[in-house]
Amino acid sequence: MADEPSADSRAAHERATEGAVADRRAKLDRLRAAGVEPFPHQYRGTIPIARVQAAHGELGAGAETEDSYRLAGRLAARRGHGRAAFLDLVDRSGRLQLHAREDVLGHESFARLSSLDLGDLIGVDGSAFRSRRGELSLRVEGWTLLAKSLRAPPEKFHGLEDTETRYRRRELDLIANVESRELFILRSRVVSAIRRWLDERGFLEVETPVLQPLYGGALARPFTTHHNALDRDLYLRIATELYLKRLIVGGLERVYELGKDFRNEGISHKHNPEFTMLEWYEAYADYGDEARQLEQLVAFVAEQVGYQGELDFSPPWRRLTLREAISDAAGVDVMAAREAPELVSAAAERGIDLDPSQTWPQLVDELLSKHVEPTLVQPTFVLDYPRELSPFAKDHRSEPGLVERFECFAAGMEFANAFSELNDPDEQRARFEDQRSLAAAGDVEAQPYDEDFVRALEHGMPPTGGIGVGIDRLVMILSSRTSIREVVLFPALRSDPGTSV
RNA sequence: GGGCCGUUAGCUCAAUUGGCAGAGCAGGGGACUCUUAAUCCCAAGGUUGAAGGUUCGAUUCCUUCACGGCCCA
Repeated sequence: MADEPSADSRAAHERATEGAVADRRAKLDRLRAAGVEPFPHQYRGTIPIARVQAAHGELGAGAETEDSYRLAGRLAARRGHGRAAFLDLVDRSGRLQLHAREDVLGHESFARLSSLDLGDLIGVDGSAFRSRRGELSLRVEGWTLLAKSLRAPPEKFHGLEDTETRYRRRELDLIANVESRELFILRSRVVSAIRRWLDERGFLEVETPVLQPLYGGALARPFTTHHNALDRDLYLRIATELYLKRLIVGGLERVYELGKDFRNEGISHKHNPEFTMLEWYEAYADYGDEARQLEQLVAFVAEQVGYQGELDFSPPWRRLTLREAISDAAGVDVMAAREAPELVSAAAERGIDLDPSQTWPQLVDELLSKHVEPTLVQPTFVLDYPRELSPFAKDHRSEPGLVERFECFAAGMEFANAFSELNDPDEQRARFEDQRSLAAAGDVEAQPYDEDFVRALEHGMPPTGGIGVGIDRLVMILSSRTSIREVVLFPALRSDPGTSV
């Protein structure tokens, strides 16, 4: 690891920026010398800029009002005119022009306001008016420095466009780019709408361990960590599934958990190693009930956040079986070729090359993800998966070899996965045995045997429908973004050669 | 893991065939009481991602590496 050039380059960068920072520090010193506290403790009574805008939408150009407001935010632009100046103030809700006049503020206050730096945080009191050019504005009658900024904000017109910097230094992205700020506000609203919907339907929000002695509930590799006092390795959870089903055994009937899962796999535009997953479990329901719940939930959330995109979330969504989906997209009937060699040759007849060393379920998964998934743009349920791909799903009530499972797709991407939950403990034990032989054969994503879970099932779990919904992907879909890094505040990246992180 | 593209001032971007690294914004000094990417004048700001190579001379050509983006696996 040649870290020395990095340190040099960082030092050079610091030298280059120190002039600008020194200018701002000098200003900070001058303010303190003049008796101004540059970092006061609070500023009460502010309202959002959006509320001022809502109150004066009809105000005519050139009109003045007596309506006074207190606002707080970041100084984003300044247009000085000698003894007057226009300033732009930005808060979370929007941007408003301020008009400062020496004859209103007095010489000292006006001069001090004019000498602030872009990026400084200020509070203002003033009355609303609309400028002759038609811009709703606030006549500054008093102002307070709330925090001095010592580093220049991103360029005021182009903003911050470098993708890497936007991800590594998200605070700058949020300062500079309204779309980014709006996106993360949207994400927050998506999450709270989901909670509202589930809470109203009698689901209990619960919290199960993130640090687990045994991971499970999905086919994935875990992160491993170590507990010093117990002197044992623990895993970061890859799913909440098994603990949540133990709560169904315990009689909680309807539970959900919304939190981070961790999977030790590659990073791509659809995968971040830690991601937000919603899982819920509902006693006395099956996978068909969960499909209906999901389409209603997503339609509700889309409506709540004002979704305006190309997708139609109004229920019912399209439903087709996995067999139909692959047949439609690839022309191969996977149920007519239940062994790997047959399936490889059936695909070859259709001009599709498959890896003959893969198992039959892996080949089916390959056909689904390569040939079906990208074609599913409108929300679509794909139903009834091979048992081998689904160690926790109940056997299909009428189709031998299949389980009652669906995955849901939209915008060419899987975003939810649900089962009629397997509740026969003997069958579950057998499925774990299958996983054990897969692991012995080298499958790194095979599930470890979880005796605590099977023993819980032996006490009796009601028939249960359960589902996992990828929140990051749902937000991608609802915000028309194509990279998970856009919708995760601080996405996983390689080490920044310019810093130590 | 592979292919392609990118990395130049705090930010957004230029730089002709390989010939003195530039501009706008931000920051500094000055003018200006309805501008909104305000305008005008002045001065300043650089290890061109890193290391090596070719060359009289490299931002430019070559090699390796780092980080990122897009596509593929």
